[in-house]
Amino acid sequence: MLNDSEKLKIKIDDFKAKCREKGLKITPQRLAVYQTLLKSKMHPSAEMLFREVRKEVPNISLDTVNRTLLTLADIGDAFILEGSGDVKRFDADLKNHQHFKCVKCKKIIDFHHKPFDNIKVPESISSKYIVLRKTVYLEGICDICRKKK
Amino acid sequence: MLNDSEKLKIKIDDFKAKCREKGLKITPQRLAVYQTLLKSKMHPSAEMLFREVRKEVPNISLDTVNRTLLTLADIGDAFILEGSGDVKRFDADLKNHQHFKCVKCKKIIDFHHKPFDNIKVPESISSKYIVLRKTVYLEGICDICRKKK
DNA sequence: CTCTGTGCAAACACTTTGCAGCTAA
DNA sequence: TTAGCTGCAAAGTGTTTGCACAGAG
Repeated sequence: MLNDSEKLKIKIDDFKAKCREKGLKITPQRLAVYQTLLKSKMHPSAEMLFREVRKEVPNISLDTVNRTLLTLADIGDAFILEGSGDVKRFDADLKNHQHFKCVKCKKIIDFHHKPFDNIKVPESISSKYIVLRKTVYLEGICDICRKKK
Repeated sequence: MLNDSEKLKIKIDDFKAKCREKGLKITPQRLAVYQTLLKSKMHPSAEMLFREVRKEVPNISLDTVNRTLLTLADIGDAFILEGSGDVKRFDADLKNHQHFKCVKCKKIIDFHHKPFDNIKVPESISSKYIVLRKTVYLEGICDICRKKK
């Protein structure tokens, strides 16, 4: 079994390879952002990560962190947590149902799949936290945007 | 079986009762926002709903719509769709895992519950849309915020 | 009459864009 | 050398706040 620092090294190397492959330059800022995100356990926002990265690369700008994160999401080395970052969307339908969101046009499609209604929250969560809502959330590309491409 | 307009009427009456119970005033604006949200099938943002409500109450302000929606979420007659509305949050952990988010402190807690890893997307969705990500998403109050209260 | 809700405007937070200089390849 | 990257500043978008007046209870 590899230890953590070895695992980290491998990930970084993979990342470098991927950058080269995609024609992205390997800059100290990019590496720092990626590395810091890898080590972070709190699903940081750009701002949070920025403060962290700054400890290593003091003159990095928030914009660079922002752009780098988007790049990472783009090449698939990170992802943006479910739906975050969009404007608030509201729903008054309190009945059990699930949502599919198109990442292109942001449309939200309701669906109802019985087996998803009563998913069981694991003991490890329910014993410690108060669960107010549990949902299955799908993200992808809708039929219309699919055709456009 | 009740028809749609009867169902709507009942919901509105329930809503009025709840307002009275909570000491909230029943204003035309509030009713219009709630009613329009109930009828809306597109999970509108404040802006979208504002445009809609304006057709009925032409001089309502966007702020009122915004505030009313937050109030609705507060009293439990509507909810904010999974994760929408917050700043972007990133995750570099590409392994299968799920998230629990505390609605108070916005902390996101990872957990991994094997049965959630391979939830089956219903045919009705997978045949029409391209599903890129599927997640189980829980929302509630974390242990720390729970104690604070 | 009282106190909450509304509308307006300003402040705010976060993100995106444009651009000139810099730097990895 | 040269495309892509960075840092700064400005603009953009959505949300929140403060306040005086209006209107529900």
